[in-house]
Amino acid sequence: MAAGFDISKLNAAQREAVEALDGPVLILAGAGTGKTRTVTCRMANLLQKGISPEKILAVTFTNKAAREMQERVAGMVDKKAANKLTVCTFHSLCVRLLRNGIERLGYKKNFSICTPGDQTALIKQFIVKRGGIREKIKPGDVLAAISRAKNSDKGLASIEDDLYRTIAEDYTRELQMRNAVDFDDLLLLGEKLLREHSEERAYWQERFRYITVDEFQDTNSLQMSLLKQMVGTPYNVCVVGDDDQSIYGWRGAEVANILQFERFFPDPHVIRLEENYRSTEAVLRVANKLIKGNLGRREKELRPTIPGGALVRLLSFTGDEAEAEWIADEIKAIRREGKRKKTEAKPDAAVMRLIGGGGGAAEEAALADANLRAWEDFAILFRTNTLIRKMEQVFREKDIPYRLVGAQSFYDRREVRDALAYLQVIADPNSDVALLRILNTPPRGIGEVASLALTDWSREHEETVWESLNSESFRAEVSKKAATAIAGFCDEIQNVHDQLIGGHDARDLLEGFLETSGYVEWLMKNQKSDTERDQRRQGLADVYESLERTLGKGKSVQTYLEESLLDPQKDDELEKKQGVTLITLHAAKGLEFPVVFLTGLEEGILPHKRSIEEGTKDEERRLLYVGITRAQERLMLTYCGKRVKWGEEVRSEPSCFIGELDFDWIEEIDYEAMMQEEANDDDLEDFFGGMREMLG
DNA sequence: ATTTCCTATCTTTTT
DNA sequence: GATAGGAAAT
Repeated sequence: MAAGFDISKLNAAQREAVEALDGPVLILAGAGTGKTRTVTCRMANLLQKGISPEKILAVTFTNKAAREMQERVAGMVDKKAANKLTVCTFHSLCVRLLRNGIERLGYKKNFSICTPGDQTALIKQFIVKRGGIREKIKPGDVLAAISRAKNSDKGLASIEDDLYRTIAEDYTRELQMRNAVDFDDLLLLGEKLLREHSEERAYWQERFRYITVDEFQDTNSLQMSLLKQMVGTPYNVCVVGDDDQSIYGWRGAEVANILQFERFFPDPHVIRLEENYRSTEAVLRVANKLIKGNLGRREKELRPTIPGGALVRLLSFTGDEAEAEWIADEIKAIRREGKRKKTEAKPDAAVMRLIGGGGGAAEEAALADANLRAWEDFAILFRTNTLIRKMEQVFREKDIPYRLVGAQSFYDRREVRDALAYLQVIADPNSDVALLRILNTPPRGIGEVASLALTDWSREHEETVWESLNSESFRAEVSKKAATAIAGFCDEIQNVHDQLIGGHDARDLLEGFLETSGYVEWLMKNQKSDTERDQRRQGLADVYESLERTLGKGKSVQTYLEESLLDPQKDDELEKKQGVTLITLHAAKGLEFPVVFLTGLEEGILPHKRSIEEGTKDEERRLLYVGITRAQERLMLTYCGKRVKWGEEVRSEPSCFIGELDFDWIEEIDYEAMMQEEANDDDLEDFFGGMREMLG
C-alpha cells in the first residue's frame, strides 16, 4: 500500500495548503519556500483521501517539470496510482483534447503539428510572395506578431501593420489547408473546442475533477480562458505562483491572471509560503533588496531560515575570457573545499594525484574518496544561450565535465528534423508540411520550379501535396525529368507506407528508408569533418532509439511524433548526464544549486538591450531575482569590461542592477585587485590550499 | 539541377 | 563565428 508522506515535516502554511483540497485555492509561493514539495504532497493527499487518480490533472509549464512532479508523487504514494495521474503542459493537454474533438473545428483527425522551423519556412515564403523582402521583414518578427495576436483575445485583426497582417493571414490559411496547427493553435483550438462545444466541455470537466496549475504567473490570457473552460463546479482548482518570478511576459504571460483568478473562482483559499528553506540569509537579503525595485508587486519578503552564510561575491573582469577562466578555476577550488558538512576523512594519495594535475579515471576515483563537492553542485547562469559558448570552450580546455540544459534543442538539429519528417510521411503521406520538407532532401531532381508548381497545384485543386504528386495531370505539367523523379519518389514512399500499415516495425522501416533513399549518404557527404559526421549519425541513432522506446510503451507513431515535437528535451539521458550545469536564466527557474555563478551582469545583456528598448526592465529585474534565488550556499555575480561579440571585441558597461544590490551582504572584488593577482599567485594559492588539506 | 563559394546578418528568453 | 541565402560555376 501507499508508503504515505510525512506531513509533520511541513510548516503550518504548507500543511494548510496540503489539506485544502476542495474549492479554489491560490498558493502564493516565493522562491525556495518548498512549493514543489507542498504541491506534490497535496496531490498525494488527494490520492490518499480516495480521489481516483484519473480525476486529477496537474498542468506545469515544461515537460521536465511535469515528469519531475509525477516522479515525486510516485515516491510518496502507490506508484501505480501516481502513474495514472495526468501531469502535463497546457500544450500536451490540448493535443489530448484535439485528438478527440478537432473534427468539430473543421480539421481532419490526423492533423500535424508545425515546429518553429516549419513556421519560419512558411513565413519566409509569404514574405517573398507579398514583396516584404525589400522592407527587410524578419520572419521572427512576423511570427512574434502572430503569436502575440493569437494569444491575445483579439486575434489576427489586432496586427496593426497591413503587410504583417496579410502575411499572417496567408500563413493561417496555408496551415489550415495543410491540416496543420502550430503551438499557439493548440491552445487556441483547444480553448475554442471547449467553449463552443458543450458536450466536449462537459466530458472534460467530468474527466478532471481536481486541477492544479503550477507556475501560474506564467500563464497568458488564452491559457486562463482554457482553464476556465476546464474547471467545472465545484471549482476544485488550485493554482500556484509567484508574481516576482514572472519571466515570460514576452510570451504574453500576465501576472494579472492571479487577480483574475480571484474574480473568476470566487473566495479562493489564499495561502502564502514565505519561509525560504533553500538559501542562506546573505543570498536572500540581496534578492529581497533587488526585487523591491519593482513597482506594483505584491509586497512580500522571503524569510530566511538559514542565518548568515557566505557573502555574495560581485566580481569584475577585463573580458569574457578572464571571466570564464576564473569561474572554471574557482569551481575547482570550491570543489576542493569539500562539502559543507566536512567529514573527518583525510585526503590521501588520490588528492596528490589531483593536485599534480592528473586527469581521467584516476581523477574520478580521487573525487569519490576525497569528499569533494560533486560537479553537479555547480551551476552557471546566462542571460542568453550564445553566452554559454565561451564557458563551454574553457571547460573543455580545463577538463571540467558539464551539461547543457535546453541550450541547442534536440529538434533544431537538421538530421533529427529530417528524420522526423520522413517518419511522419511514412506514417501519413498526406502530411503536407513534412512531405514538402523531404521532397528534395536529398536532391532527387525535384527542384525549385517543380516544387513551386506543386504547391500551387495542390492549393488550386484543394488536394494534399501527396495527392497532387500522384496525379497524372499534375505530372504532365512539369518537366519530363521532374515527372520521372516524382514517380520514383512516390513509389518509394507508397512502398514503405504500405509496409508500415502492414505491421512492419517502424524503427526498421525508418532506418532502412533513410539508407535506401540516399538520405544518409547525402547527409554524410555534406559534413566537413569526421566529428560532424559522428554527431549527425548520433542524432539519427537518438531518433531511432527514442522511437523504439516510445513504441515499446505501446504508443503509436503519431503519438511519438506529437510527443517529440512538444518535448524537445532529450528526456532522461540529458538529466542523467553528469557535470557542472550551464543554463539560461529562463531554463533555471524551479531549479536550485549549492553554488551558483551568475554571469554577464552588464548593460545590454542583463537587462537585455531589447528589454531596455521595449521598456520591460522590470521583467529583467525579476529574471535576475530568479537567478539569485537559485543559489543555496554560495553566489557569485560576475561582469566584464569587454566581450567578444561576432568575433569582434565590444565594450561592456556594468549593469544598472548592480547599484540596486544590498552591499551589506556583498563582497566586491574589482578590476584592479584582479589585475594584481597574477596567474602565478593563483597557482600558488591552489598549491598551498592543497597542502593544507593534506596535512589536515 | 546541384554544388560551391561568398556575403550579410545575426542573438533574447520557450511551448 | 556560424549560418542561411544568393550568385556564379559545374
